[in-house]
Amino acid sequence: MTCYYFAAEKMNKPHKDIDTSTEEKIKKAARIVFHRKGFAGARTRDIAEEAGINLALLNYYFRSKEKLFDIIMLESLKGFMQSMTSVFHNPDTTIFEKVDVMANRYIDLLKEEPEIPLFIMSEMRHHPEKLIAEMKPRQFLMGSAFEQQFKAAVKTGEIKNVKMIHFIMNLLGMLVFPFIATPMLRSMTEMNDESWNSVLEERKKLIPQWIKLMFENH
Amino acid sequence: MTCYYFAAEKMNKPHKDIDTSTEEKIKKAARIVFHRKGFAGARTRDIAEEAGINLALLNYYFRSKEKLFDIIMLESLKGFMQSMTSVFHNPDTTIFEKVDVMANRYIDLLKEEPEIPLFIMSEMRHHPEKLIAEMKPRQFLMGSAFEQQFKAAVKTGEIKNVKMIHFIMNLLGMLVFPFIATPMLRSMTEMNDESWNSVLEERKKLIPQWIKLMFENH
DNA sequence: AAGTATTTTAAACAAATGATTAAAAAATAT
DNA sequence: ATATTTTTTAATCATTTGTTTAAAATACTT
Repeated sequence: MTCYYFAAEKMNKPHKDIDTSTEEKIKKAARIVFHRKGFAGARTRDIAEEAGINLALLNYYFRSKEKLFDIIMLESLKGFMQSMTSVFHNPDTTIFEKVDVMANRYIDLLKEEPEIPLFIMSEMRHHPEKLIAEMKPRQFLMGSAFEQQFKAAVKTGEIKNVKMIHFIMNLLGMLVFPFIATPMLRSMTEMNDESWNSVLEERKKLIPQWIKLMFENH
Repeated sequence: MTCYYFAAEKMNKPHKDIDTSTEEKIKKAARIVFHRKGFAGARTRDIAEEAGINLALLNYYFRSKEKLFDIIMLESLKGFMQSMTSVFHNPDTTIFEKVDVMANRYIDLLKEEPEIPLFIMSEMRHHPEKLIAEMKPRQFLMGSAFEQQFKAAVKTGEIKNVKMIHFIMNLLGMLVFPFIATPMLRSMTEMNDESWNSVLEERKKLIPQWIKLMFENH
């Protein structure tokens, strides 16, 4: 028992073909299976099969299902929150420019990995203690450029006097909900891949317009 | 082995204290545990403990975990879809009256059972074949009063010319997303129960206003 | 009250599943 | 080339978990 996770990073090895290494194959497979089935529904055997490796290698490289899950979850959470945080903390864009960037960036991101929001929300409900701390949700809004801009704009009457959380709920709701309710929404309207995709593309432009209409004072 | 589920309905028994019967105790517990942990995460022992009954009674009354789950899921799905369907098929209300009814009815419903949306969306992702058929999603919009009204209103220019699915996505997104992302949203803003509740109450009035601003032509 | 049917219980079973082991294979170092 | 270390494999273990069984307790019928 020599080479567990991070071992390769502690020693500085040649790191040949990192993307085809066994460790990376397992992580990639774990991402797919965990995203699709969640922690409880995913079996280590599913992951091993998806990765095309022997079951024992999972424990050899990552010690346990839970440790592997923690790594995948942390990465997913980072990917999901990071763009959001950087946008909201950027002082060089206006409120509505932020919305624009969010819409474009998030719809592209979620088209690549559509299961991420439901995965994160589910696991966050099932193990809140563990994940809420990891997410550092306080730093997301509190003291952000967005918060300051929002409060200022309410004061000047530029935008309507409603709680900031409504703004966030509406933006994220319109952005993320389609990816959470995909099976329901798609079967309701019997959309094929192409028209589903075009609806998502339309929303990149429409969501910023809608947000303006909702919150801007005219 | 005599009395499985439905047996009591086939024979017509006195049905004394139906709400405290063992069968009902199990269903109530199953609802709580399945909603909280999902099918894969829920153990029959959890349900038995929650119900305060012997583990074997679960199989005695419902044959299997899966059969019990199917019953709970069907009821949850009905509760979630039914109000929606009846609103959207009502020809006696305008589009925006429908939105108003939806907002009030759904926020009240989801305040009672906040885990339902995430539960349904998760399980629908994990077993789509099984659930999509059960949901009859085609009949939900297709041929509804809402569909006719929407198309007519677009033609007269009363509302903007955007696909109907955007309307549904936005309405449901704004309505349901707060209940899906509760842990994230609440920890972001550090709201206590009271202020969280008041935000939800505010949304009953605000969502209809927002929907008007988004889709009505001015 | 006795007999029968129903419900409940404790115990055990069987399959699934996360994890480990010890040996084989492959890679690396000397 | 040989020795050593690292990686991979097949088999097995130990626990968890859905389900069953057989007996005990309770309710119901006549």
